[in-house]
Amino acid sequence: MSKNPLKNIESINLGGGHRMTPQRRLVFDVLMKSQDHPTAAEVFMRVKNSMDSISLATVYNCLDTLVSAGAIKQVNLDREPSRYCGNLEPHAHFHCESCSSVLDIELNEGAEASKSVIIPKGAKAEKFEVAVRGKCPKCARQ
Amino acid sequence: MSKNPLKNIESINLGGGHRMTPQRRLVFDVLMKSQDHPTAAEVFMRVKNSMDSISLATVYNCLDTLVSAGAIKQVNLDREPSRYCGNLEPHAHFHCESCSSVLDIELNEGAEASKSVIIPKGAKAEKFEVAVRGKCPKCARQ
DNA sequence: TTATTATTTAGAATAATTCTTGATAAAAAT
DNA sequence: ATTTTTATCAAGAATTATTCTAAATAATAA
Repeated sequence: MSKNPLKNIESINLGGGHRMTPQRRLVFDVLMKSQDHPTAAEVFMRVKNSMDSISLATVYNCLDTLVSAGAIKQVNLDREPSRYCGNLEPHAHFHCESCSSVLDIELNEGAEASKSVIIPKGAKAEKFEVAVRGKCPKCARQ
Repeated sequence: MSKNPLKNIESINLGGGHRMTPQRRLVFDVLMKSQDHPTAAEVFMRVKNSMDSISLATVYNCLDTLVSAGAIKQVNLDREPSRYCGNLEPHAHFHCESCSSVLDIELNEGAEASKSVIIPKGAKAEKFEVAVRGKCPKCARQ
């Protein structure tokens, strides 16, 4: 289960006259049930189990809308397909170079990314991202 | 000028029987002269001034080889084209959401990314990346 | 000198994502 | 209730960064 306390999509305001639709709800639910960080194609496959008629383009649209609304996060690592994440708590990502899996990792307390970096004068920082690359426990063993 | 103390490609061992070629040297030189973080296509245009016959595929090949040799860094931000960076000092990147420019930013002392994060047991961390998104000084003004 | 290996090039292929268009549906206005 | 507006969906085409393929060239090793 996701650690995201915002489990109920009804409580999410998509904003800007955007409607809650069955497709968006399904995409959101799939992400809330996912512990891994599925790609759009993976979300598509999972959503198709409940709604066979949905298209990949719609999954992309829904993911974009949910990301804009702040209901989910988009995770971009290197040049691989974007992954999506239902965990809205502050955290970083560990990316396995062998199996391409992505793990949520915790930030040390007091080690806010915003404090680890010197923002240029006049710049407005909005998002901070910390990513670690290496081998996940499974792959490191072998 | 780049802050990279390794300005001379002669001192770089590409390893694995890889040769230093005019194309690789040119690509490297272009990066050393660049303060921005050019994409492969931008490197291609700049290199073409000195060597009109070079192909985009060769620029990609050269960039890959130089990255593998540790002579330059590849910077991947969101889903935009990869950018390349001649600054090998530890630093983070600021990515402007308006103009897509990328700025090197300094890490605060003692704020090593490796210490800000809790690595899962058994995992082997290899690279740490800190990225900030927002508006660069120019774009924030407007 | 011959054999091997690395490199370059042009263009084809790939793959993730976005765009286009027409159809559908919901909401707002009349 | 009917019309109008706006949002959404779906299928497939288009885009774009990147990688792959294959043939030619060049450097190195035997």
